[in-house]
Amino acid sequence: MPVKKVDRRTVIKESLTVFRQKGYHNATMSDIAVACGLLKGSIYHYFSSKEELMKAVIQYLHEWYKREVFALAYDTGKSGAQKLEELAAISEQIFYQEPGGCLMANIGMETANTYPEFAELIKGFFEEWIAALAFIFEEFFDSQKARSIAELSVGEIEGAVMLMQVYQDKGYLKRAHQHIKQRFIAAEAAATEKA
Amino acid sequence: MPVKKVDRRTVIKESLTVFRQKGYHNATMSDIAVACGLLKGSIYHYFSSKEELMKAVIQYLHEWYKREVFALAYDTGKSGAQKLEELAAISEQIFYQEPGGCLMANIGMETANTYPEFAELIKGFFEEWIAALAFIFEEFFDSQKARSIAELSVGEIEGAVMLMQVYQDKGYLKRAHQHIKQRFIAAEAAATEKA
Amino acid sequence: MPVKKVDRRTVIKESLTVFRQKGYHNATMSDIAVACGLLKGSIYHYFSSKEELMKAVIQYLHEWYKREVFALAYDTGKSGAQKLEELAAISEQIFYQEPGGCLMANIGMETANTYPEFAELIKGFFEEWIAALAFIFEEFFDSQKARSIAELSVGEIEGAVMLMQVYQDKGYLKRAHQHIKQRFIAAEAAATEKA
Amino acid sequence: MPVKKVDRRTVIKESLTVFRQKGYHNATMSDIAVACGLLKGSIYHYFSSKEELMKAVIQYLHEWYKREVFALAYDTGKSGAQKLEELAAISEQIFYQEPGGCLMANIGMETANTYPEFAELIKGFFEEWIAALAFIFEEFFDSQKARSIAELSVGEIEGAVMLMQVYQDKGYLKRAHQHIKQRFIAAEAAATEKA
DNA sequence: GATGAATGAGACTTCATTCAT
DNA sequence: GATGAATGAAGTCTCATTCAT
Repeated sequence: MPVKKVDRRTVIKESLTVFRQKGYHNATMSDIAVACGLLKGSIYHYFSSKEELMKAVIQYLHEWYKREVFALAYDTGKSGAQKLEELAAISEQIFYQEPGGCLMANIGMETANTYPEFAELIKGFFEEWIAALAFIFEEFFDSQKARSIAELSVGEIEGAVMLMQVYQDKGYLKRAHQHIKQRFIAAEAAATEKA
Repeated sequence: MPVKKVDRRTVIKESLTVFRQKGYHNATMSDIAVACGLLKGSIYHYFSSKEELMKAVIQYLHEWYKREVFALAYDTGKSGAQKLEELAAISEQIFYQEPGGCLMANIGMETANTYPEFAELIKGFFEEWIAALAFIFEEFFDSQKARSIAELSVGEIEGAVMLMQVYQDKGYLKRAHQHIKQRFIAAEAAATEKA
Repeated sequence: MPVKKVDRRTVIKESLTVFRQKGYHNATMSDIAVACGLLKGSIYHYFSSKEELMKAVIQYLHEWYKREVFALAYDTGKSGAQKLEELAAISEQIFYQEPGGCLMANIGMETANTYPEFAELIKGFFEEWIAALAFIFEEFFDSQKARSIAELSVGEIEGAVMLMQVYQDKGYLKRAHQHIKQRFIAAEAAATEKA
Repeated sequence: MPVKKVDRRTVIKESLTVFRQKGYHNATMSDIAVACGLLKGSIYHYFSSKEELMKAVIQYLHEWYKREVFALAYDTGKSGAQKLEELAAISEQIFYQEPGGCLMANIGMETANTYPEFAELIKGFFEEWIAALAFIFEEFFDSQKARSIAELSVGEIEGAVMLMQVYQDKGYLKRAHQHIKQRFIAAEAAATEKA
């Protein structure tokens, strides 16, 4: 028998999948326990409540994105276009491989009006995402404009992910990414020309 | 006992508010009954289940948008810019006045993976929205490009509405609308110049 | 449109069918209303409660059997064997044509321990049935023995009807009837021989 | 709070009593929970639904009869008359001690037309009962005739139990048993005489 | 006489959570 | 650390019954 390594981290990772696919209220502690290979009651050794677990999942995912995704935006060795390319690639990889769309947006929309604590954490995630994109755009735009474009871009991606889920068609995300890149390239071209 | 007449339409409209704010799973039949001034069981006089009620709400909202919003796009007496202006105005009015964001996106993201019947209806809604915007963009773009821009625009609006909820900041939606209008005006200018 | 004649008697007759097939607790006033072509509330014009309706149905069926079935046993123009033959024929006709077995036994067994008022009425029915058969057997048996055989015979028929329902096989009832007739014929033969 | 351990078997046994006395539809999960000393929801720890519980009860009772009652029929150390005697004794003991009549017949008649899954299980019970009696009768009758007498006998017993309930008079069952024994003894005498 | 909207009690069931083992 | 039995509140839904129209 393979020794089941069930630790806090495992519970979080399995819960992440369950919450992303089923949403917060529709996911039961039982669903999560099954996903972890545990019994219902055992989850409470790691997390004092479903709410705490959800928060831990959001935080874990935020950290993960920070480290694995957003960090790319600050990589000094790459051009802005390259960075956007890589961000798009990793983003598509994530959303294509893991069914259920974007946990942050899903949970955010489901609970925005009723669980302010979740919204706060989710806001932190989007804040860093926007900041990362804004950093790239600042190469050719002033700080305010860069921020504005970053917000729009995040909106475009999330909107596309939503349509992707509703339509069961991956094209939306790809096209949103292309659009974002083109906008950057156009700005780059305009800046080069001017110089 | 005073016999209040609460008709089917009223139940749908009150449910719409409850579902938009609380989501599908977090909204209880009791919540809805209270909103309607009825008892829990009385809702079942008109709808055989919570699921049926949700579907009726989606359909009602779809019809409403068709009639009150999407129709504007086909109004022959107005310019494309004017139409976009009006669509933006009415859209903002809706999303600012009624708390909870966009029911279609909220419910869509909450249930996309678990309630295919909802997703199908919601898809129908987005389909008509996209078609309406595409119709406007066809003035200056070929059919395929117009469709693509329309999809992107809907994504931008929905992404903005999501950020609006998470950030509790109405600016996102306004800026998304402005962006969409500017894209149209730029295309218009380019077309005029060429001529 | 055929004018629907919905009177008390119709309600009783339709209810009879519903109760026989679904039992007392599993039959809803709605089921009955549908069977009558009425709406739920309208039944209450004729009967003050489900319980009253059930009692009326039992009484109606009792009267019907008395008039159409049990009376045969007292027909002076026929031999005992003939009477048993005819009773068997009509009994089979009823149980074969109308699905759901014997309402009296069904309701009796379902409610014997919880609705003494039903049991009392149902007892009245069986009392007359037993008396009718006993009357026939008294031709060749003393009163006590005749009663005893009659009780056994009714038990045989009802037991057979139960097995008929569980097995979905009509043979049980037929064989029970044959057995009852043979018993009579054997007694007849013994009596003739003795003389 | 004292944690009482109420195991699956106990739930089944308590439910059996409740179902026999109140019937399937009239017995509530609350009734059963009270009988078990549990709360309503706790029953679902062992059984996923009322229907599943009912089925488990039927199966449990079937097994019990098989082991404790029907097995007697195949006991090689006893004469047929002895076996019938013992079967009658144990049968009377059961039906006299435990109020509510025969669960198999009660539930069978209540649900035959609406719950085919129950009917199937109940049929299995009667099948083994009939087979057991037929085995005894095969001592003096050919296989087909023995089966036929066994069916009749089971019908007689069940019919008697029904009358016993309706009349609240235990005599019916006793007389049915006597009748069955006498039939066997008469056959035995006939066979002996012939030899 | 009939309707149908509403009631309110109560049915079955789910589920986050607790806790002795 | 893990289990699984139990809890209790709450959820969806049903249904006999009432009553204004």
